[in-house]
Amino acid sequence: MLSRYQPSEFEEKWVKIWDKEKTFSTNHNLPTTTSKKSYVLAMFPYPSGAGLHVGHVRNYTGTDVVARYFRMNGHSVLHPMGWDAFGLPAENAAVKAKKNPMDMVPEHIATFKKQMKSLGFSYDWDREFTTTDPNYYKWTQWLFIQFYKMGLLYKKNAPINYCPKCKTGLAEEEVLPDGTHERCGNKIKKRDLPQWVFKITKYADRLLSDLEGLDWPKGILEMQRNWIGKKEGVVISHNIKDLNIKLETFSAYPAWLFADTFIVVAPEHQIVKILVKGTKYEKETNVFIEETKKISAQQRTEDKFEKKGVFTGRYAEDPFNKGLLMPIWIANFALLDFGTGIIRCSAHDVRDYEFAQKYKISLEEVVKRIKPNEPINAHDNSGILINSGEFSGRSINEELIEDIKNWIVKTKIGRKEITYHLRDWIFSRQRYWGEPIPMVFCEKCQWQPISEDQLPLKLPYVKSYEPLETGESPLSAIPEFVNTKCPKCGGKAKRETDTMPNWAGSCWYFIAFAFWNTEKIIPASSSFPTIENFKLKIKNSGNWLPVDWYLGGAEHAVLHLLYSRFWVKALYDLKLLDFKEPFLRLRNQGMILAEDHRKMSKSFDNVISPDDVIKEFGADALRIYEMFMAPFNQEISWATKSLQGSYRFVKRIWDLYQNYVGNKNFCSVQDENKQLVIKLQKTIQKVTSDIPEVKFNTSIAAMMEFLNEYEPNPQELSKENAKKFLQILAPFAPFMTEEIWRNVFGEKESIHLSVWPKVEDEIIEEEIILPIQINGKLRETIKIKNSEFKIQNLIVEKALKSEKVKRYITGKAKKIIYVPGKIINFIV
RNA sequence: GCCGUGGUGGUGAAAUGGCAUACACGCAGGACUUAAAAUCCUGUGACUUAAUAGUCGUGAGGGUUCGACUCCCUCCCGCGGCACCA
Repeated sequence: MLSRYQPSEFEEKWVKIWDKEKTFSTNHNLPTTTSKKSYVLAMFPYPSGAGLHVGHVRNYTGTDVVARYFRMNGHSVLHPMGWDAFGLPAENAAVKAKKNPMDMVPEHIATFKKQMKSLGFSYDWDREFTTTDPNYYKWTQWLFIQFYKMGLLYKKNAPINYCPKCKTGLAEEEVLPDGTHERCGNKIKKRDLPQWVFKITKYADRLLSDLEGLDWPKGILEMQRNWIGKKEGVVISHNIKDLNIKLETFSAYPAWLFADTFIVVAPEHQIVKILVKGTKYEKETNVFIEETKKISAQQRTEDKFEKKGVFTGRYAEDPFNKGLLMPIWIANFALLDFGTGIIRCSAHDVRDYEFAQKYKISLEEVVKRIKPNEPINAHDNSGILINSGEFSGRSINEELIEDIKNWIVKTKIGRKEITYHLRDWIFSRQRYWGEPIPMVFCEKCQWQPISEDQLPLKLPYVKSYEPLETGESPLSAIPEFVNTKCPKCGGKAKRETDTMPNWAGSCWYFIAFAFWNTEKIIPASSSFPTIENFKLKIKNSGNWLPVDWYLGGAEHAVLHLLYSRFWVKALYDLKLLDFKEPFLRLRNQGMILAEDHRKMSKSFDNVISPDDVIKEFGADALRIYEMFMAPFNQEISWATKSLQGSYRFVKRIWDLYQNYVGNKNFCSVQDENKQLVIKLQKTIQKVTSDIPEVKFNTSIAAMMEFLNEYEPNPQELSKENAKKFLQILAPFAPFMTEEIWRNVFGEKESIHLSVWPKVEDEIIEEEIILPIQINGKLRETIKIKNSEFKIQNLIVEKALKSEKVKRYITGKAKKIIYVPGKIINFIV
């Protein structure tokens, strides 16, 4: 009757039975107003031709464990999966294969789905969709129209980041610090192209302040804050001598404004032309401007970049020191798009100081030197102010800054102003494989959205769709697509031919999962995109939103997470949603590197395929290994040798439970090994508290510890307790536990729908091992009973009986520290 | 430069004020075997010691505490993000 552990004999079988029994159907457990709900979501994949890799498996297994845990703990659980299949990588791959991505995507999805099923993820496949399905993207297009109507989208012709390899415009967020495209790694160029732009900056303040209260990793929150880059400062107005115009400067940290002696302007700034017009400085200035233009943004941020400038011949009046005239320079280190593009400069700023030295501009000191020999600017933003009017004598700190700002406002020298690093979101792509933007251009009526009943605006199936050199979208070469009638006046008009970026579909997919394929609950007529239908779907599909658990890689720290938050806020303003943040809890999964500690890559030939691992060791062992290998959020290298350890663990459990085949070899509850029962309870406690903390590795370690005690004595546990261990293992090893649950224990219903074992505190800690310290050093341990540990005298008496303790304590102890149940320390 | 994050055996790691190195890998020795694989048993931080036992030990240095991997201060190093940001 004993059978060997051969996962291939039962894993596929259970996938089919779970499908048939609809074990993981969301409809089993729709949330009510009183029930607890958990929407557990993994960042959905882009289905590449390479199939799933072990890095995906880590993320999805972790998410699956959490979903299964809450399901067994009586929560209503939504745990869906879908496909983010639009975008550049898919299109580039299709171009290479000389196929249409429309034909390739379904193949890739089929592969991914098959692999996911073989790993036993408990998704509700009824809610599956792909962003490339017209039935999905009609809603994406509809949302675009809603955002357009609320004034969040506009089209403009402006210098944008352009990738010459991908032949498309890009958002600021898609350009890496070294000036390359985050997808393909090619150098970005500036190019003038008409683009649809999203006014994300309108939400900058809310995107920043609503981060408060999110249960996200600190680092991700910080990266979002960084990217939004809010700075509160003052704008100071200056009269220009002999010219009837004003000049404004921005200062974020106005500590030593009394030291400022000169002003620099960004070369591209419009005011420059006015300053030098008709003067002898005009020629030299123009030469300098042309020179600066040639230098790329990237070169300007390099360390060795030389600070250069030219004098404009003009002077600004200093509102702080009445009568002081500040020479106005143009300098290549001033940035047009930060602050006002004009800076007040002083001796106390390292960069300004360097510039002044080079061009022999006179300087003032307003910070008392601690050591006279130190350079003038070496004060670390601290010190005592001198020669600073009413602020002289005060030390530099946040309070002073606030006072100076208020004083500037009061004296009308300037005003407070807030600047952001965040820029509006370039939303057009000049490529084929994306959602067509549902807008029409009419000479008479300008831009008009297509009417709702025309949705979806389908992407035409074409043979050739390669990007054009002109910077136009390939769709512009298809007259049947381009030529249309104006939705407003009915006259001749042309369609927008740009498509949406690959972020569009993922900006709201978590919302779609909540109501996807729920026509049984909600009338099918609601599938047409209208405001009423959107509201109806959200309202009637259950209170799933927002997402409770969101797990995925940290590479989306800014892009996807920022864009999704933005859409949700806009939808909130449209009263289509009643929450402001999409993801309440975010956890990051660490990358899995190859065995050689490099990234897994085809070109290095070091990729581990989950298919091969499953074939050799089974899905349960793979899942256990990926959860056990390291803390979930930590980067780690694959190690097949370590995988063996997880395989052994799974196999030992299998063999152990073979003892019970035929429902025998248990003992009665009275005859149980008490120590073993205590250990089991401690294990249940540990796993129960670890899973919601995403500490999968220590959960498994605890179960391994228990197995080490349990394995030699399978007959010393009752049937009831033998089942409990199987249950807490079930989220990690769903196949094996189900096989044993049903075929050894003869259960009719899935283990995955059983009720999570309760922690019984009264069983735990009947006996404690108490460490004894002498002068803070561990010398001995004694066993004490749970009932005794509160009585200090008794414990001290017991401790002093130990021969070893006696050796160290010759006279009387000076002091005895007893922390009940934890430690006893004798000071002698 | 600023922000975040980490530094513990041969390796992945555990312990977040109370027995440092749980759990696992690897390694060594042993059992089983004609042999190998698999499996099982024993050992495994360093140093001293035949052993009992002792000393040291969590990146470095200081501090708080009866007691510090854990808290505080000053540094060093790895990883990630931002940055001529005024």
